[in-house]
Amino acid sequence: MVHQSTDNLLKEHRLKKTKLRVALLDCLLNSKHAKSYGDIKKELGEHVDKSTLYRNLTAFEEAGIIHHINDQSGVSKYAFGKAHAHGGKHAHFICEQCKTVYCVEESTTVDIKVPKGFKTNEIQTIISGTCSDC
Amino acid sequence: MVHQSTDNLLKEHRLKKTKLRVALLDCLLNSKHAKSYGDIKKELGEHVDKSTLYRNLTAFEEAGIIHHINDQSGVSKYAFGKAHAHGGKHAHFICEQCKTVYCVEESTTVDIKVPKGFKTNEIQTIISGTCSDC
DNA sequence: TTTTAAATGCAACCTAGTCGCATTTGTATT
DNA sequence: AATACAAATGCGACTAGGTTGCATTTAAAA
Repeated sequence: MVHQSTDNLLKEHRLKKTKLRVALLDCLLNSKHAKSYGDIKKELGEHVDKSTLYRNLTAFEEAGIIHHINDQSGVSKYAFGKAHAHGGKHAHFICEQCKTVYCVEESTTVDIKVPKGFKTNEIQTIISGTCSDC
Repeated sequence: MVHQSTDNLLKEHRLKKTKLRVALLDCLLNSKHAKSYGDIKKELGEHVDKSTLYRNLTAFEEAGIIHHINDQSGVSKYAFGKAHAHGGKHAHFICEQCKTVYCVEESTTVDIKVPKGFKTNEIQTIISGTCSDC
């Protein structure tokens, strides 16, 4: 379950196999960090259609193959892996220097009290600091 | 220290007093939740200039009077109060229904282990769920 | 009152992201 | 292999958030 082929991933979720989808999955699967639309476009080539790319990102996310995070700058970054479900187990690290977003394993259970009348569904943790490359 | 006048706030930070600034501070000070650019513009009136508004939001943020948060939708929301400094004490609650962002007090110390070579500066917690109005 | 740095208003611009629609393509079925 | 249909693509137009340069105005210190 650690390393699935893109073909299988697509089949499993009944998504048609297209060049773009395979390239996009590869691009996200082989990455240590989350990528923005701009990052992806640079990597896949300028000819890639914007709406098609976004539609595929959405499709993958709905299928639970990838998830996205918003850093403080406001741009969404996409990464392989399911979003944190109830009590989810991964947090995000944002490097203040290079703005790179990494998915990290959360080692501590976070428990936060919310005001009366508020119901918690999920807790997301964003850690900022300096990454190992900076 | 609980309720400062807008006049004092501006003076303290050596910011000139203008109609817009007073209105903007009022707008954020008297709010239980964080507001987006769109929210603020609706509240202050359509005539308000976009760049002036943004420049003031930036100025207030740099002065430490307000802070901003990015919800998962990618839009920044601004709220009264300092940003979480080292080990900061407040988290954010985002209502999945109405998308409203509230600042809440964090009751538990969060401690997350990051990979080797990574240095943590601050930890931000985003709780999503249902707010008391929904 | 004069002066000056700071704030404003405006226009132009950039980027992310969405939507409708005509065309093409992957794949299941015969 | 030919067909058929839903799904995916490409394109263009659009919206919204946010930034920047520049000329003009204004708050407030001298």
